[in-house]
Amino acid sequence: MDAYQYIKKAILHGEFPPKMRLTEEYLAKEIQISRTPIREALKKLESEGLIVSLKRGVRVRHFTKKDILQIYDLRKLLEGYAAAQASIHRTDSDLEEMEGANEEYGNVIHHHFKTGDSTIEDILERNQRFHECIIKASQNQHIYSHISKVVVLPLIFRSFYWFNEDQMRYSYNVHNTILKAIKEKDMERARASMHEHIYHGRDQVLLHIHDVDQEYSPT
Amino acid sequence: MDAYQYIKKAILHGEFPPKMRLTEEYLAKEIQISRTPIREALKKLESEGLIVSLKRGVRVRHFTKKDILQIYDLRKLLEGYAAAQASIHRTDSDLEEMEGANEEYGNVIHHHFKTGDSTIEDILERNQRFHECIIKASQNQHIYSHISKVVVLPLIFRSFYWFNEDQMRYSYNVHNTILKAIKEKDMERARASMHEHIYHGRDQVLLHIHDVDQEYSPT
DNA sequence: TTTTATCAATTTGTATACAAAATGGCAATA
DNA sequence: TATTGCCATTTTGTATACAAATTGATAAAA
Repeated sequence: MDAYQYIKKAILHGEFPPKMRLTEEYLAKEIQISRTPIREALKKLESEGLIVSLKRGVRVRHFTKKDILQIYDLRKLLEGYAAAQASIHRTDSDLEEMEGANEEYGNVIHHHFKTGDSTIEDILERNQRFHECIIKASQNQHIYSHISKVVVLPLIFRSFYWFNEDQMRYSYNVHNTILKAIKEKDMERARASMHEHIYHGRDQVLLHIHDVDQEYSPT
Repeated sequence: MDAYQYIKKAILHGEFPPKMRLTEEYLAKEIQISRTPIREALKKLESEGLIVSLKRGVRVRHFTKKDILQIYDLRKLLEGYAAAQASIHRTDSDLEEMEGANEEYGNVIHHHFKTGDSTIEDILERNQRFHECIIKASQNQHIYSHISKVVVLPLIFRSFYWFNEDQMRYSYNVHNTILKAIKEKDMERARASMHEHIYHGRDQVLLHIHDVDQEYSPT
């Protein structure tokens, strides 16, 4: 899905900033492709909540503080449930996979700050991979289809770009706390530590919004 | 969205039964419309989980017992959260609306069984309306976009779920229990009664699937 | 017999033209 | 000046033609 990737990237990189109006024809010219695949891309982006459709054209979504609180509430709910289920259902190979994913996460963090040969994008990717491993281990495959709507916020607000090394290491350590609870089949601890982890991420996003009459945009 | 409604209805009414393969061209001829709107409809139906796409064409989804358990788990999570939040945030006008919706629900049930001038569709619609009122009162508008994926099961399996007057009256009474908890701002009771309500619905679906080598379809 | 290669048929993906709907501005009117 | 109605422009919705991909069957080769 090429047009989709292009537009999503442009939104996340701020080239199409919040509230910008986009028309199919404009995007078709921009991406050098016909309107048909553009339309499909827009439908998908709308279902992810990155754009809202108008009567003519669409608008890049801007998120209010209320949106952020509400979406993170849902993410907490879903990922907390995933962690709890994972603590019940995880197999040994699930455990290996989750631990491997978090080690990778730790590695790219290290490389990014020490040698500089890993990018923030690499870190983001490994982080996402870790969270996906937990969902996989939860044995409820239906969670996947809900997740895409609740994970866009840190991408849009690029909160990872504001993290220093200590904060990233902290996040790596919290992952290990979650893993330990899952490994020991401590369901409520798994849920609680995941909840706390998500709330912490939420607060990072909240820190970096600027407050203009109840409306907030990424910086 | 016309093609969408047509196909959805056909799936829910069993005219396109589970595992049936559908091609764009076939549907275009069937509905007397070009392939373009068909494609959009199929994308939407896929995102709701009613069909799965193949490399050529799509297939009407069939739900396994595992699917049913997993989807109802997520529904329990989302609607339980909605009820809990509603018990915190509900305004007086929210309360009126919810109570009104459930009275309507009780009325169409009565009419359906006594005078016969309400259809099962009417009942289903009022039930859905009641659940939507709770989400509205929860003050987390983002729940809506997740709900469509978790409410299809009782629709697909509806023929048996909704045929018994006692069951329906019971369901109406449970709604009132949920409402009472929300009215009294008893958050955990609101959540618990909603959880129980969803589980009860799940069990009705499970009762009426037939068990053929781990695969289940509506009868 | 089993496997592989090839080709025709089916079906989706993309481009494009035209129809239908929404918008904004301008002129006429109160 | 403010308001209404009309029309040109913009933009989406739909149909359709053609290109690309997938499939299944048939025939050739091991």
